Amino acid sequence: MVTVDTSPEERILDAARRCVDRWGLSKLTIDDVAVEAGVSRATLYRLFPGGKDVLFDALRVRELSEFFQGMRNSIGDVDSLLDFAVHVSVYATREMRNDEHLAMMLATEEGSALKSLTVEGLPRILQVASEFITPLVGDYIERDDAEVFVELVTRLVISHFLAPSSHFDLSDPTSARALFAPFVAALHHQPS
Amino acid sequence: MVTVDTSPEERILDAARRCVDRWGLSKLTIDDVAVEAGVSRATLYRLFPGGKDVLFDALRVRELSEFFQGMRNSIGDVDSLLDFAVHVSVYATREMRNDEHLAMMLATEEGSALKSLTVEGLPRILQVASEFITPLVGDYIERDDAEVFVELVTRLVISHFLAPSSHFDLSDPTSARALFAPFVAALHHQPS
DNA sequence: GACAATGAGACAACACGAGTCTTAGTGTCT
DNA sequence: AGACACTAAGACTCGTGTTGTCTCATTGTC
Repeated sequence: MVTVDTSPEERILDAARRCVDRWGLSKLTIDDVAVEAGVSRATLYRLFPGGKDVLFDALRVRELSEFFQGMRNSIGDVDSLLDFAVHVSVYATREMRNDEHLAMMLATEEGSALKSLTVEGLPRILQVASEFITPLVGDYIERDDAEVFVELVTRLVISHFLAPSSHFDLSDPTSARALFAPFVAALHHQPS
Repeated sequence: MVTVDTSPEERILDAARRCVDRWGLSKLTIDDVAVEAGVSRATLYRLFPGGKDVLFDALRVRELSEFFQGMRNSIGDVDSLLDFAVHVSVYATREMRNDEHLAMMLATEEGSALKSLTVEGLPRILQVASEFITPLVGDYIERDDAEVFVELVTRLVISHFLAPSSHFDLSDPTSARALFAPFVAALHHQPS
């Protein structure tokens, strides 16, 4: 009846994802997730001690990883730091704009959705972004500068997604290039 | 800011409908509806004294009315009781199968969805069906028989929607005709 | 048979929504 | 200006559902 083709943790996270899709973050009980995953509540607490918070944190981390994994895979051959920033910006912006789940969250649970993109969630996003992306720009600049630059791009992408600028459309390569070019130039010219 | 283009009752019912679409019946608070309708909870209770039950009852009644209104409008020229039953059956079955909201309810809240189609909701459905449909068959049979017949068709349509038969597909006119023909014949031959 | 992992369920503590009521604010009449 | 109707906002109690922890029976594996 219950076929176990993945680890219990993965099944629970998948179930949590489906439940959030259906009911949103605010209206969701641990029971829902347990039932959806075909698992007892006791097991869920055993695997995710701490309950809702821990479970959702794990879910967000996984989704962030998937997001950046997809981004990394989409990166073909870029031959400059600016090209790189443009590619990242365009990819991320388009993905976010096409994400139905994200759109629904912003429409029906604006408060928590915004939190997870800004005050509360941004540190985690920046951390994961740094892990995934920083190594890829090692060819062009040194590590410390890379982290700073990745963070800058990430912040600008999120900011422009939440509140589009009338001057830059970060889903458009030409426009993104115009925005990021000065920063790249600055990085290459300041010695320290 | 708050444009009032319909009556408060209608706005609240519209809001309730949207909330149910988003969150389902089980996860829904009066607060959600009040906020969505741009109305305070006190006002909602004033217009729908009795709260949740009364509000949802009103919503269901309205949707049922809309459903049968559409059905009535779709009825062109039928020239026999059997034609009539076939048309109703095909229309209702197809509408139900294409109703996203209904599908979602059956998928995620099977319990309450089934209740509203059977034990609890069926009486209301039969009542509304009788109000809308019975007058239309007055040409063919007398009133008492009409109510019986409408109820029979309604029950069979719902039953076959919930558990499709391998012998009859009530969305198919030929198949529906085969199912209902005997009953029409019986009605016409029994004197009492 | 021992062992680890799980499902089922009991349990108290708690959070949250339901429903009622009071108060203050707004707009419309005369 | 004052009487009136209506409503938003919020305090309040009460009941239900959720949470998190726990115990125990069951299952399957070595």
